[in-house]
Amino acid sequence: MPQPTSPGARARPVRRLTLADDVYESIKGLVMTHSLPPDERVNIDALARDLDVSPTPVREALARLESDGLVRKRALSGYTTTPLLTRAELDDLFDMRLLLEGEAAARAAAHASSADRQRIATEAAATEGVDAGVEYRRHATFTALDAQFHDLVATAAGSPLLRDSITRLHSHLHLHRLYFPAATAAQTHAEHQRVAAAIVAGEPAAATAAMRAHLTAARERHLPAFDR
Amino acid sequence: MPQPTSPGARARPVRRLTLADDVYESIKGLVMTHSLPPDERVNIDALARDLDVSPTPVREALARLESDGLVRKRALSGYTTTPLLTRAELDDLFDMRLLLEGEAAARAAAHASSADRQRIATEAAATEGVDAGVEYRRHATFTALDAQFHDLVATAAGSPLLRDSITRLHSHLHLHRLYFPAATAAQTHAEHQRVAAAIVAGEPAAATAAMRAHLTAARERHLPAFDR
DNA sequence: GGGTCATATTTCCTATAGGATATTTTCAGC
DNA sequence: GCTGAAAATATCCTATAGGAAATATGACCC
Repeated sequence: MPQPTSPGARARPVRRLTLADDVYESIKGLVMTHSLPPDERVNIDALARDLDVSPTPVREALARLESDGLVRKRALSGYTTTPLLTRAELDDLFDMRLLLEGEAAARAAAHASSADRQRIATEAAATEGVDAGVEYRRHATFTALDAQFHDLVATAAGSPLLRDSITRLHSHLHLHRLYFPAATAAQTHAEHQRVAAAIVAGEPAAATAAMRAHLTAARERHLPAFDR
Repeated sequence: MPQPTSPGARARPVRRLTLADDVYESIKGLVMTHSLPPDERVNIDALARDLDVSPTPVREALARLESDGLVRKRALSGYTTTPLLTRAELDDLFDMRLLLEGEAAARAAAHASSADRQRIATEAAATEGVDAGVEYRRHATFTALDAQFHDLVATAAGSPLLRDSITRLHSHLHLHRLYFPAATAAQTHAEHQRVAAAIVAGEPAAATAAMRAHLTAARERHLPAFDR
């Protein structure tokens, strides 16, 4: 017989968010960390059991993830995680980042608030001592800091649509990078510093150039992944 | 007792697509045509009854539409159609279009296939005689042709990510334009022709300039909507 | 007459059940 | 030993039911 509401009598505090939102974040995390490997079938029922919810919110979350491009849905065969990026797709991704984030850097330099400039400078400095620590943990920390720096710049540009587009792009990148953590934190840190300096100084052209140089170098750092 | 499969004994041919996909397209159409007015609550059950399906696929479709930005979800109060664009949001939208579609025009001019160039030229010519016909029908036709032209250019640019971003932007625009059909087809047609000519001629700089001029003029044509 | 509180209704949200289809496994035949 | 088909399994997809919260309505008090 179906128990009324509480499966397992779990404590249910006042939830401010929908269950589907939590599930969305959970699954997104699983995809990002490759706990759900790329190009693999996603069993809805199993996922629902693991997360201890019914299939309905899982299905709802997967629909959103499909719009984000993290999973695909085939006609009557269920959902599949997006396969790893090909060389062409990685190039396309970085072309887009050059266009969008270059523009974002210019706008941030042109008319960001002083508070935003402060935050960007602080964040760029934060990646300093990341080299210490355990390798696995180090990489996760570095990735998070990198993402946050780029998001700060995108936000400071003052265009909601531009920020959304950049954020969406970053999701795709994470699908690639985790398998090949080749980036050296020191070099990235130096490049971020140059971008931050140009933004703080209020020089749009220099900010764009620095950001583009950073992204071009980052793309180079990703390429060895295809040589194995 | 629940009838096995057919509610109402409706003929159900072999469906190649998911029911949720059909529902998604249906609801998207309702939002685009303002059959679901902007900034209004969306009743899931009522929508399910109207479309003659169960609430589950409706819920799934709404989740995808939320990612597209056509509806919003508030914590425990259900879905709401996105409100009409403000002046600032319209400016932001056109800034993004200038950036993305300007780039798309350049890339299309640089390395589109001859088949793509042919299609673009044909489509640009197609808007010629749209002025005839009933007003309501005329506007719908014009909007569709305009969207198709821009999509062709975006596709010819050869970047899947760029095309996706542009398509996403167009959805937002439709949220505004339908209420104020001010665009004159003749002028739009002339501007499209100039863009197409530059692409066919293979002149990236000219293509970008023509596209940006077109979009700048289009933005001007939308502005009177805010003066009433 | 306006504001506030309690009640009633509507609506959302989650869980479960069952039919239809794709996929896998098994077995027979070559 | 391999290819093909057929059966069995697993999974998806849709529909329905019921509890919980938010909103709307009405009465009461100031």
